[in-house]
Amino acid sequence: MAKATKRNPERTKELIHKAALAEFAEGGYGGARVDTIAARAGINKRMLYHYYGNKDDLFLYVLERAYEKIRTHEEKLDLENLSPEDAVRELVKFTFKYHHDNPEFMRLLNNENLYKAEHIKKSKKIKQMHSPFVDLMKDVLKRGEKAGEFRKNVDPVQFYITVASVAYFYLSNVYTLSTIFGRKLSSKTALEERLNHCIDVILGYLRPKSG
Amino acid sequence: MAKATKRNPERTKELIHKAALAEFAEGGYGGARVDTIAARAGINKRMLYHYYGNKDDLFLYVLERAYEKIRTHEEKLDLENLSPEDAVRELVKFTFKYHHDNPEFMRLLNNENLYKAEHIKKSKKIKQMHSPFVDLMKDVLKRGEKAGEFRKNVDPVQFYITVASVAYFYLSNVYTLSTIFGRKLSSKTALEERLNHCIDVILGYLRPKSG
DNA sequence: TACAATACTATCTATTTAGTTACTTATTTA
DNA sequence: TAAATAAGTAACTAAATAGATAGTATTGTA
Repeated sequence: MAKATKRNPERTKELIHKAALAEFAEGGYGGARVDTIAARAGINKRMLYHYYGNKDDLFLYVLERAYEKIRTHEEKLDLENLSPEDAVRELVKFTFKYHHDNPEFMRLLNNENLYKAEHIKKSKKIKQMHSPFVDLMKDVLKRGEKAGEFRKNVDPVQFYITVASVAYFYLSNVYTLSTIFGRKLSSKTALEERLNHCIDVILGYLRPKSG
Repeated sequence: MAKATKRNPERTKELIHKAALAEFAEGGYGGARVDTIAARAGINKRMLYHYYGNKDDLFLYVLERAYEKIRTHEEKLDLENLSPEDAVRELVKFTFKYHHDNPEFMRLLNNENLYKAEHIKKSKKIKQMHSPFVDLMKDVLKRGEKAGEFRKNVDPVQFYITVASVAYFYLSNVYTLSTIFGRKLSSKTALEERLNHCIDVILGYLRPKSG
């Protein structure tokens, strides 16, 4: 007697995606198991190959979705109408909060860098998904500079990377750092302290030089 | 007819260590293969189990050696006799240069964080290997503060992590960042630019507030 | 309602995996 | 120098691995 299960390709695809995201984020590409992904999704392994081709292509798809997600969130943030200082403050807060709430993205990125970005290099989609923040910061930095609030000639790309750095590194390496320092760096108060420090560093750097 | 090879346990152990470091750094723990390590080392797999127990213990040993190495280099750096500003400058330069020249360490750390530091948690050795920089910076920051060159009440641990952040994140994520920005961020000039930016950020942050 | 296309299941397979067994050869030390 | 100990080799194994085969069930559409 066969199961009288309804068919639902969209649901199946999504189940596979969610399971794959979790599995790749937990063990990296090398540690992830196709059988485990199928089991976590509660689907037949054949479906995974049917919809996504193979493990490599599935990993790329997971990366594409992850980039899509962060870009969507970035676009929702409305920094244009804030003062330069508030815009920077919000940018740091967002970056910290996003990576804290979505640690899988950092894990996927770290893993993709282990593989020297070989997957995302193949993806036109990802290369076209520019973060709105770089152009936005170009404008914010100019505004701040003209108002005499920010230092001159800050490179927006370096700046964007630096904002990411101070938030991302702490969150991504929180396990080894906590072990080394013998201090729970992921406690609520430690996280608040870190975010405040990040804001201090970024705004401190931006203050115009003497005068 | 048997080989008339001389025996050399120290050499064999070191060959295994080197091969394991390379293999773990390339594919992470999950992507590394014990057979490949043995092949790279040019030794019999049995020897690997003989000297290191199993894959997990070997990975921990590789981590211990990597921490040992960076600590040794850190200790060689003589920051005590520099002015506060020069000491900070040298700290940033060292951090950037070390991770650039020893990318395996970042790869191992990223991977260890994937596993939530489960290996190094078991290692008393690593927990005892404190970086001399934290205590050193405590002093440097105080000196700078008293001389009116640095802002007040900078937390040395946050500061140390931030210095690591701006250098490490760029170098660790250089492949994805280069792909996203369509810009070769590992070129010689790009690296110089980044290092200068890092120094600017750290010293900019440290400048005392108005007055 | 026929029938082609797609969703889906169960089962198989060649290879690779971490770790072992059984053995030989070189070195140390009683 | 005998016997214990440690270094080393070759071949094996049980389980896990990515992916394939061969089929059945459900759907949209001619």
